[in-house]
Amino acid sequence: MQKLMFHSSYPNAVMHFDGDAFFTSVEQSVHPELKGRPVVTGKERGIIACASYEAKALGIKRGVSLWEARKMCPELVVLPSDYETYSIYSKRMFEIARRYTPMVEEYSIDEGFADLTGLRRLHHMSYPDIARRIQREICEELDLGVSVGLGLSKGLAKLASKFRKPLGFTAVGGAHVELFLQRHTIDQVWGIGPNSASMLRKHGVNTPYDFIQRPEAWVKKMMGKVGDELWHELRGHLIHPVDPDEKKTYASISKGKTFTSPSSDPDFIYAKLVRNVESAFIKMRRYKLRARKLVVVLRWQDYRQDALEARLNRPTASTQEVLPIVRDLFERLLAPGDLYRTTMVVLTGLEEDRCTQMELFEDRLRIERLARAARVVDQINQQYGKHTVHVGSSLFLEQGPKTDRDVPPARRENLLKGENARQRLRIPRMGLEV
DNA sequence: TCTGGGGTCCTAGGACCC
DNA sequence: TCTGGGGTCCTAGGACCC
Repeated sequence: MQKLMFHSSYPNAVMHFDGDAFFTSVEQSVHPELKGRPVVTGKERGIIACASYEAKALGIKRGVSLWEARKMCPELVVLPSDYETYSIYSKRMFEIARRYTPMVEEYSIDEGFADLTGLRRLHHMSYPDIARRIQREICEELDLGVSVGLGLSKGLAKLASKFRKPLGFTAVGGAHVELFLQRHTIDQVWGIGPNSASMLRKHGVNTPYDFIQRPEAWVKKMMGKVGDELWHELRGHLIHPVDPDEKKTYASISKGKTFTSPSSDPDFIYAKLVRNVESAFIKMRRYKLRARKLVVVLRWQDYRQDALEARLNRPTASTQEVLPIVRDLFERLLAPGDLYRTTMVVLTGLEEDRCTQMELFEDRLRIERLARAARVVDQINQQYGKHTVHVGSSLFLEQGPKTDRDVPPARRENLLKGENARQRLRIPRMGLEV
């Protein structure tokens, strides 16, 4: 059996910091009168996005419906999510970490990594002291709790920051890795989901320690590349370096929405879909991207779903240009009379929206007009609110769903056996009518 | 956790080419 | 027509994350 060997306590020092109940903590920081009270966010969706520790103490958790939470706690403070403010706090949190190193990765709105390796001399402090210092400055300046983990790799740092919460601080030096890993269950490891966890348990791997004791070849065979990388990370090898680059692009953009009560009204469902298409395209244009592929997804009341995909013959960022295709996909997909709960659109094959290569016979003027129109619409919506200017067919949204009393009985035979019969469709030429 | 919304990466298998 | 070997690209689906 191999022993883990380290020449110093921290051949590399990775810090993970994680906002404690971030959204509600920001709310309590902005509105001090909410401190000590049970607060949740997520009012806009009817389910709890984040619960303060006071609310958690009363048994209120993420994902619980609001009416259920109110039943458990009548004096619950329910707030809508205010992402703008959360983002400002988030930026400030990362800026504080960057006082000590430029190697800071913004992993998500409320958590990040910092690579402290080699900074002891510069700051005249040990690694744990640097990490504590960053933690203290965030807590004091932002009036916000964060939990911090320090370890030899991202995986270990992340496990450490979760170990004690809120306001936790856990540093795992090389000598303590094995002991530390024995104190966890395998499903607590970042990257091990329910599926891998149950597979591993069947093979007698119950803790991360059991995991790193298995031969590398076994892990590789059972879990492939991901498992192998995890094996190294938990042994303290820095496989995934801290990446300080700002994320500025997307591989895909999707927008989906579930209706509060399922509907079989084609106009209503289509209107919802178009609204998602508009939102997705707005986001795409904001990042100066265009799409080569578009997928329309409809989900039934019983959570099965089906999708159709169109490859665009020219990448585009114009909602108008793509709408006839969306209509077409929608009509092929919809089973009249069936009850649906969600529409979704996925934009993929994204690329930078540089000057478009025109095809020989395409109407250049019209395409440019469409692009200009889209920009103007974006500006208006930015100024006066999202969806101030929108596609006519989404007007149905204001009327609400029709009753589905006189629709034909459910029809499912166009579904293949598999739940996700994704079909492909090539559209020879995009509709350019406005 | 019977299911909200938005992402990423990996892999196996098919198509196509030499 | 079959056999052999090898490479690339793409897609669908799985698994996981916040």
